[in-house]
Amino acid sequence: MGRIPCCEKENVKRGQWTPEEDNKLSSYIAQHGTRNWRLIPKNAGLQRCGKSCRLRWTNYLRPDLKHGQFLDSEEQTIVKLHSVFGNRWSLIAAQLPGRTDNDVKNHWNTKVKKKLSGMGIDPVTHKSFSHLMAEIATTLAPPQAAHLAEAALGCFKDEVLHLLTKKPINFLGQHSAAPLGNDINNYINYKQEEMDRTSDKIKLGFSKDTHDKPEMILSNKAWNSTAATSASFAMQYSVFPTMPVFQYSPSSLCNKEDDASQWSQSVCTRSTFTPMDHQNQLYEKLKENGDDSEATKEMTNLSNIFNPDCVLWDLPADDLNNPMV
DNA sequence: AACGAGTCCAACCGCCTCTAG
DNA sequence: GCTAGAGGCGGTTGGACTCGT
Repeated sequence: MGRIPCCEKENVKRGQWTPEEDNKLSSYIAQHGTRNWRLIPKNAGLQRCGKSCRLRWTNYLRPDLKHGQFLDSEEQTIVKLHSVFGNRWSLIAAQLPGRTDNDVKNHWNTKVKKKLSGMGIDPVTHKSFSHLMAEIATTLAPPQAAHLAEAALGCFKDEVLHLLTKKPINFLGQHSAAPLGNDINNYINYKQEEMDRTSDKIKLGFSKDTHDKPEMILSNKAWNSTAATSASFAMQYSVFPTMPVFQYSPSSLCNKEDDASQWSQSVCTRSTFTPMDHQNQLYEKLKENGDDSEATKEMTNLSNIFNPDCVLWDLPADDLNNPMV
């Protein structure tokens, strides 16, 4: 006893929309709005499924959509939000007026992903490949780690070479202390030079770590407190050098035995756990302990992550706290 | 000019949650 | 309370287009 079907599947047209169909849909919605997608194709005289009409409208016909190329600032916003939300395209698109989730997704898959890989950054975790290799080194015994790192470096260099031969990059450009400026090419230049140093530094790091702290190399906890000895390395090669996204740890709840917060884990595993989830969970936990003032204090500390003055974001705090804007 | 490889993006697919009946 | 469609979302695909040989 469900609802009546939205359309007769066999009489439904599929594939590219014609300008006539676009006109029919646009003028119908202009007059009647988008309240009931099931009725829209029928009333507008279209042989389309309601779902198809909704998709066409939301992704293409809506008058408030931008159709041009993504700006550098938009691209940076996508990268930053993706590092927190993962593939939650609708959330990311909500921060970019005039862009749809489909736009953002397509742009990410066709451009941003490749750019990040070319910079030596893993687009899934947003960590530099060298940082990931350093993490691997903390989880494996030295012989295994060294072999894996060599292999990874080989793959990595092939990829960079491939990218370089396809898209010449201006190596003469400056690389300032703030490489992620408005011009993404500056950042690319910075990363290219950084990559040239990576091989030597990793090898150096391995031999130094194995010599100085054999217990660290043998540890099998990727993110325990000793693994944080890779912090300087990680920070040096972090995606955004001035932006310690994954380093924050709420003071009162940080368990020394297990200080990988659910949020920082989620960044690696790409679960849907967000900073806001973390904040709410933390608040509930502290309240359970009957410590209201501590709960409020932690909420304030965490809110600072989204403070416009914080180096973490250059987005309005309100927008980030309310991704559905 | 012809062809193949690579790129881009609109549209589709399938899954999930919500809700009308 | 149950069922099945609507709406929303992320992943994938097909075809148009571009570029290099």
